[in-house]
Amino acid sequence: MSAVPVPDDQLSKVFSALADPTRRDIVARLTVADATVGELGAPYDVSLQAVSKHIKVLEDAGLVSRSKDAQRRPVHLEAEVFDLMTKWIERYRRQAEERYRRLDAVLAQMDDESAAKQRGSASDRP
Amino acid sequence: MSAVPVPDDQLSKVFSALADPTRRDIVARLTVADATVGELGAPYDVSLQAVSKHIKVLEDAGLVSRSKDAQRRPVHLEAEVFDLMTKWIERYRRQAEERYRRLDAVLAQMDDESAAKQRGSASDRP
DNA sequence: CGTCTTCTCAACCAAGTGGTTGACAACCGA
DNA sequence: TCGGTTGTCAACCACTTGGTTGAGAAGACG
Repeated sequence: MSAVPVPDDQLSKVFSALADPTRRDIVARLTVADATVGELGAPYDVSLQAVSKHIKVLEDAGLVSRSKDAQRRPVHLEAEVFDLMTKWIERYRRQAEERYRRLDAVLAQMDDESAAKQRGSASDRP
Repeated sequence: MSAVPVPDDQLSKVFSALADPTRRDIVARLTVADATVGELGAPYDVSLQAVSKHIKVLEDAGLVSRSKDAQRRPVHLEAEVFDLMTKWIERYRRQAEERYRRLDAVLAQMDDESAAKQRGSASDRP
């Protein structure tokens, strides 16, 4: 019942996927080279199944893809999805910075005016 | 190579906070202007308490801060935290792109060699 | 063929998340 | 001081999440 029906979009999945340190680490290592599930899981001291699940989350978010090589499933980083996040972040950061600039301008103007007029009207005593 | 336990750092909290569309929307609107809890919650058709919780999550992640104005608690965006994400993303994206460049080089070289030598060694027949 | 390797699927569990309602603190305004 | 506004805290609930174990599919290989 949300008035604004925002569906669970890819952006949510991407952020959610990267909210886990283990998955971030996996992504980091995939920037160096593709790797199998076993290789990726080796450092973490969790079951292979758990690693497989992590990779599935990354895959659902579009951050990685899996191919086939005999029994092996090499995992490959899909770096383009990073752009999705970058765009979102940059958009609102720019907007925020713009706002701060405006705020600074307003504050500067208020300062000017208070220096010029020096007088408030009625009740503004603490 | 981190065989060791990665603690739940701020980066995780930031990604996690932004994994929710409602919270992303709140952040987006805070780039326009500070707002009270009631104002922020108005569009969403959820209880005020739920909105308060969302804001707490954003606050724990360092994305917003709350001040006091009588009963009101104006929420303010702390845009610097965006840099944390941007840095992480850019770092690994750059690394990934670098890797793809190297991969291209390797593939080009393999292509050269196969054109020159034209021969694999033993068993590579399907 | 049988066996080992690599990985996924299914069922289960504890902890976390997002929502609810109810109580109430803090403050303004009459 | 009393009532209305604004927001938080606490308890509760359904659902998700990250982990587990067990079973087994799919290949390589002797």
